[in-house]
Amino acid sequence: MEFGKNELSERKKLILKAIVEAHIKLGEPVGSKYLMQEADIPYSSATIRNEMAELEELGYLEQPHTSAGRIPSELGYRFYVDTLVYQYDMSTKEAGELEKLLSVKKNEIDKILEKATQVASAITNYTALSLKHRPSAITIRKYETVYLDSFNFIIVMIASLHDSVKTRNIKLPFAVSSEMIGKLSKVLNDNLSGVSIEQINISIIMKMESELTECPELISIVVKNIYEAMNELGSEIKFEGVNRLLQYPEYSDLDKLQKMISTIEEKSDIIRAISTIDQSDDDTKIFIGSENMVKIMDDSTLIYKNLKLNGKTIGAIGIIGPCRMDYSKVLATIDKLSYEISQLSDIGQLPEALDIDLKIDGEE
Amino acid sequence: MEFGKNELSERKKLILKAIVEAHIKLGEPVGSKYLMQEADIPYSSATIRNEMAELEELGYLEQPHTSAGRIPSELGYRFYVDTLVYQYDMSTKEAGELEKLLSVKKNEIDKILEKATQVASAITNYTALSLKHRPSAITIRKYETVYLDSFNFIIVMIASLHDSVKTRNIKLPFAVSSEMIGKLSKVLNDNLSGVSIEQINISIIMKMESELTECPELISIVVKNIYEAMNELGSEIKFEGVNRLLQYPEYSDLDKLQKMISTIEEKSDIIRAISTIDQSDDDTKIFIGSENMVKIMDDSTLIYKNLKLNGKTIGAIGIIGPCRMDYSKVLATIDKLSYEISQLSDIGQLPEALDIDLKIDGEE
DNA sequence: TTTAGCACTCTTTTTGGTCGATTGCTAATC
DNA sequence: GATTAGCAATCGACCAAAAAGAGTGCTAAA
Repeated sequence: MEFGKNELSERKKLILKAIVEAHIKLGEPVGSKYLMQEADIPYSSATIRNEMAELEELGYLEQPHTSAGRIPSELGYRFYVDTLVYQYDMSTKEAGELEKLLSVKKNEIDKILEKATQVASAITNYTALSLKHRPSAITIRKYETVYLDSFNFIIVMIASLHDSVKTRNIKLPFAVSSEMIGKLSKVLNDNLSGVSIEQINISIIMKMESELTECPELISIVVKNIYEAMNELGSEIKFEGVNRLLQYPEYSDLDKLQKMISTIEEKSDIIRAISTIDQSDDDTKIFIGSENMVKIMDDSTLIYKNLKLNGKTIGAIGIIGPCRMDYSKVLATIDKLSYEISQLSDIGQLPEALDIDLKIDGEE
Repeated sequence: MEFGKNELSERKKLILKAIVEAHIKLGEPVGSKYLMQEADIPYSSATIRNEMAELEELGYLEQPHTSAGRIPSELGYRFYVDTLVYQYDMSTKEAGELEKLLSVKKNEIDKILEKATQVASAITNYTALSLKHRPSAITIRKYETVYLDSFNFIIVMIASLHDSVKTRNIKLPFAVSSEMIGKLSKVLNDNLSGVSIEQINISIIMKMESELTECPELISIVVKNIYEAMNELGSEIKFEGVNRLLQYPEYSDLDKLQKMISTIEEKSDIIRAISTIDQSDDDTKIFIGSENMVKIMDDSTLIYKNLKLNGKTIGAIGIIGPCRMDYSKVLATIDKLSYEISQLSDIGQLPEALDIDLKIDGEE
């Protein structure tokens, strides 16, 4: 062989690429005859067979059994993806779905992510996921309190990140006055604005207790709630189109499917796996088969990309499906989507807000 | 036959009950021999066969094919459920899960419902659902505004029903002052407190516009957002444990399963069906097979019960599974759960709030 | 009225064999 | 030396026939 161990001949590349694409399209092992006749490989089936045998030896292909054709190995998919210059033309319908995304009326991250997963799943026909970012990035920019009665009040927290809002209803074991709750909000704003979750420590808490001399007990109750809220504001993973998994024969094994759906419903495994990915990384990440850190997903592919808004990473979006995945389409969708979202902030909800009429019942 | 058409002999009842229970346990048609040997029916298989033939004639049993045993028909299940005095002893583990439910720290309906579905699904091992109530019942008891900058503010709405809170970030196409936003909150509280979604009409809107003379454009923008928020506050359906469906051979037909999961993900069909159920009804409702209003669920059973808190219906909880369902267990769980929730308000989060320490990092 | 027994029916499992697809190898050809 | 044609070998998919198994309905006896 005149090539180094990492270098495939052009003909091998051509054949490997054709095999991957044929397998993505058909979902079945690909044979030499098919490649010659249908995939326009300009060699005889025998030549192709020889090449396939070598590609198998090199680890790019696998043979389910002797009399079947070949399917790409993980290495084969990896090679294909790495050399893929993805060129996928969105149909007008698909472009339209992306348009709709732009019409999200809300400027909250949650809404953007939710819409984005819906669109991603609908366009690609795979299961989509979105991830909101880790709590360490979260700080509360403003606290507001709402007095309900002497035992109940609400605390409204506005996160530094794109004005996400979280509220907590707090029920007290003792009575407080409306003024006290008002003062509480000042103490919180003075001491906990812009403070991240790790920075909340006992000294800050004691300082606040000393500032709220009339009722220091309030502080510990409130701080606990704020802590929880910051956690909830911080990270969240959501899935859309889980049912689409069922379309693919790869998941027709009920036992596997059950495990897969459990894993998705359970979420924690996937969160853990994804959390290891660099938040600041701009590239689209592709995990094929066992490259995935979740065991159950070891014959699935996860494609994943961070989303930025106003230059900051607000979360991520991903697609889960069989290794045999329409990579071009998925990559194009993910990229387009993340680009559109990055552009979103300039437009905001301005046009929507201008377009208000009084016929409110015309909604939904 | 010495009995009226609606009256089964005791022996028939015994046999029918044994058949239903055996089928629930095994998931397969039950034969006369099994009933005699394993289910302790004190008659010979021939006698049992005769009774089974009559029960089939009466419509309580069905025979998938000649040489199979019998399975209960919908009527059979209905009979079983109607005569069922459900006596199900919760194991300590299950009771423990219910205990945990009590430890929900929050007093918001959403949290209670979420936890309740989780517990219900875990204990029964079927898919659980919860429903939050229809928007017509929702009014906003208090409005609060939070000024962010001259183009952005947040509106916080506290619903009359158990202080659920909803916030909306509003981005304006024109600048406003902090004072203006403060005044807006007064106008909203004066005019829209305690007003239900149907009662918002043009005359109220115009009245508010006249009261906010400095900037009447604000009103229509805000009202639209309030309208949307009230809708979102109003009703919501959630599912838990969808993957549990896969355990049951009834759903091993992939096509059916796909439709079922789609229906669940899609939600709207189920909401529509459930919406027809009387909100004030205290009984546990059981829809067996074609009694269900959702086509795709016509060989599933839906068990459903309204949840009350402080005497008011706050939502409902349900279980979805195959007709062959462990009715005793499910009914006991649903009833216990709804009872526990109805007791919840007295306890509230008081003990939790009292039990606060400063070691915040011990969480999760 | 109940039960034992048996023929009958229908599904499930097993078996055996054919068919078709694909490969690897060898020999011929370019 | 590279490519190709041809062919035997392999193995799963498919099908039909046979066997096994489960359960019933019916009849006759207890």
